Amino acid sequence: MAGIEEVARRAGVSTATVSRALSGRGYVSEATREKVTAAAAALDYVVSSNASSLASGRTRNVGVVVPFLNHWFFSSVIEGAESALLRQGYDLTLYNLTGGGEARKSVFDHFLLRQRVDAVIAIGLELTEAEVSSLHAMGKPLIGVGGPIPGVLSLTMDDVAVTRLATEHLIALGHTRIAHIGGGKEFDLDFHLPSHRRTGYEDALRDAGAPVDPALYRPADFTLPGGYDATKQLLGSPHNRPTAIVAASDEMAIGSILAARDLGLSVPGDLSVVGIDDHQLASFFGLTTVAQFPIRQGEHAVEALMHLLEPAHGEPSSADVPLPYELIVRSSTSRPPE
Amino acid sequence: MAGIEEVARRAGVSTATVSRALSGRGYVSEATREKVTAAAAALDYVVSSNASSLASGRTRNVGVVVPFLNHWFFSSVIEGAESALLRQGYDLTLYNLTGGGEARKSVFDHFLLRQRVDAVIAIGLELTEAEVSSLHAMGKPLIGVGGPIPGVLSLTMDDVAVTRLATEHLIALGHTRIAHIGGGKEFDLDFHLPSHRRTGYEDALRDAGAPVDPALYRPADFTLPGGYDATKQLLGSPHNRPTAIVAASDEMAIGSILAARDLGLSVPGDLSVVGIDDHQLASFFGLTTVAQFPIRQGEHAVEALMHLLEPAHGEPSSADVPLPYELIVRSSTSRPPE
DNA sequence: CTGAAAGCGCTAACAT
DNA sequence: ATGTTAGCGCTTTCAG
Repeated sequence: MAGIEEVARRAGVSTATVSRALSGRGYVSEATREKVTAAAAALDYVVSSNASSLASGRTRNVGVVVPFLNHWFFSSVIEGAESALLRQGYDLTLYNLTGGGEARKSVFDHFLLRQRVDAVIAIGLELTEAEVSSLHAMGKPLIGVGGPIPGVLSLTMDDVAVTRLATEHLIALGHTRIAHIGGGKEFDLDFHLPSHRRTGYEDALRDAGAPVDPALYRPADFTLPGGYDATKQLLGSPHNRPTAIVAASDEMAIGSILAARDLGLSVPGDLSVVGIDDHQLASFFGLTTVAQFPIRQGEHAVEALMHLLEPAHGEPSSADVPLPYELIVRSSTSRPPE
Repeated sequence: MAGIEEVARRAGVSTATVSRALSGRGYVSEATREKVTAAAAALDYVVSSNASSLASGRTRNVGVVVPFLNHWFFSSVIEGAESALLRQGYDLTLYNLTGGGEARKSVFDHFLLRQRVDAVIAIGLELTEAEVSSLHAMGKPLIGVGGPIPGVLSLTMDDVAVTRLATEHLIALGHTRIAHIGGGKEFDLDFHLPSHRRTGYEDALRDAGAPVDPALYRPADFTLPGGYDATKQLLGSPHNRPTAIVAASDEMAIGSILAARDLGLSVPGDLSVVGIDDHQLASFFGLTTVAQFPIRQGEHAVEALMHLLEPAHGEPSSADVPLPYELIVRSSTSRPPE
């Protein structure tokens, strides 16, 4: 464990110069920089991040807070964020709030505030005003992914537009009885994602002059089994059944496909299904979907943070960034049956 | 941002006493402890983890290294580890090695060694000797989950026994033509998990006096589509087809079920399927499986670490800990067709 | 462009 | 049981 002093001695300079040479802050001549780098390498020197943080006030560490880990979307965003942070020389410390209220309070009080992190990325989480303002009071940048947080720079998909696009795809194919499987009320707490998606669906229908039939809406829990059950309900009545389903997530959409099969209906012959996400399994099931790109969302979040954290990265944009999405047509959608 | 000094002043004691009272190390009278706690609370004081780490040499932070994030097993272990660490007042910093060689080197050289972590948990990863010894040289405890690392305390399932159990379940039901979908060679690098599982399958067969037919083995990639394809191959030949399949993971087993359906075979009427994992989707598909408990594995790992890190937790056990597993019988297995 | 020196905020001997 | 004091290893003014 060589220290900065040894490096300084070996390079024949002061510790201050070593610090400047290695961190890139302040003027150092090219020649000394090389000497220092060589000495550091020879000694396997790595700065002690604690000493560095204590002296500089920067930790080069960002906290990432998620409500679940065990879910495609969250782990993908984390993956993107982690690799982007690594490239910038930052660490990622993970806080999972699955535990509930107690864990949540403890995370905010004792961990995030402990000067452990330079900034926080909140994924798919609605923070309370108190949480937001305590972070801001400490000067910690906060950035949201997957939903707008009031007063906070957020990366968010236009959820209304996304389901609208999915629904319009179906309408363009000739469907008029289009059902929607959305999220239940319990998922509406964070960002009203289910409401937004439902709104997009209804907007598309209205614009096309098609009726919005409340019987064609079913809430579910974003899981495959949830989509399966909802679909069975939707298709159960022999009369007037929908010819297409827009599901608010791919997992639910896959549940729809399986339910249709179990009822002896063919997809897309008897029923068209479109999802939202472009989940890993979507292509296996031939699912038409509107892709969101969670890995890139994580990377975006980090880029935005770097603008806030490192002046060299240029001016931060203060406006919320709309995230890209894209309709991917596979084999689960076609014209409605005659 | 109140500092320790203000707390000391307010409580009418020295900073050393505040430190002792708050950290629990060293003697403090009950009365002063209360005074200090009250003062700290009143000032919203939280220790600066950097200063604390610098002075004490302990970071209360553990590094968790994984090869993937986007996978049920890994995110579950992390979830278990995270909540256990939180309870102990530790942070978890996450290192994802998906990026490949470059990222891996950078993680070990610049992050883990930067005195950022007190210990490392490696999940499903085979570390090189150099990696292991550099950690040990720094006095960082290392503990493996999901596979044995030579010279390192590891939590590992008995993979041979697990597939043996799955296979014996099928044999007990009367099956004799039992196929196995294992992992391909490319997955054998880390811990030879595929080989072990295959061995358990073959052992069970031999013990029962059933023939081991190489034609009944198929490698796949642990994914649902991989299991699907492998199963189609296995069931393709009209003669002498297996009546049961042991898949080395639930995702592959679910692929098997879907493949069987697509071929017009009923599960379990024509084909019994058993998986390994007890994945979230297993119960939806009625999949009989051998459960492993990744969340608990993460918790176990943390407990083991605490024994190494905090003397108060008692003696560390130096032997590798065998992880529990359990056969869960659902509706994908039954007696073979007549 | 480089060096000297004063901390960053806390912990751990060592005294008492 | 509590206070005193000397660092932990680096960064950053401030001089030069």
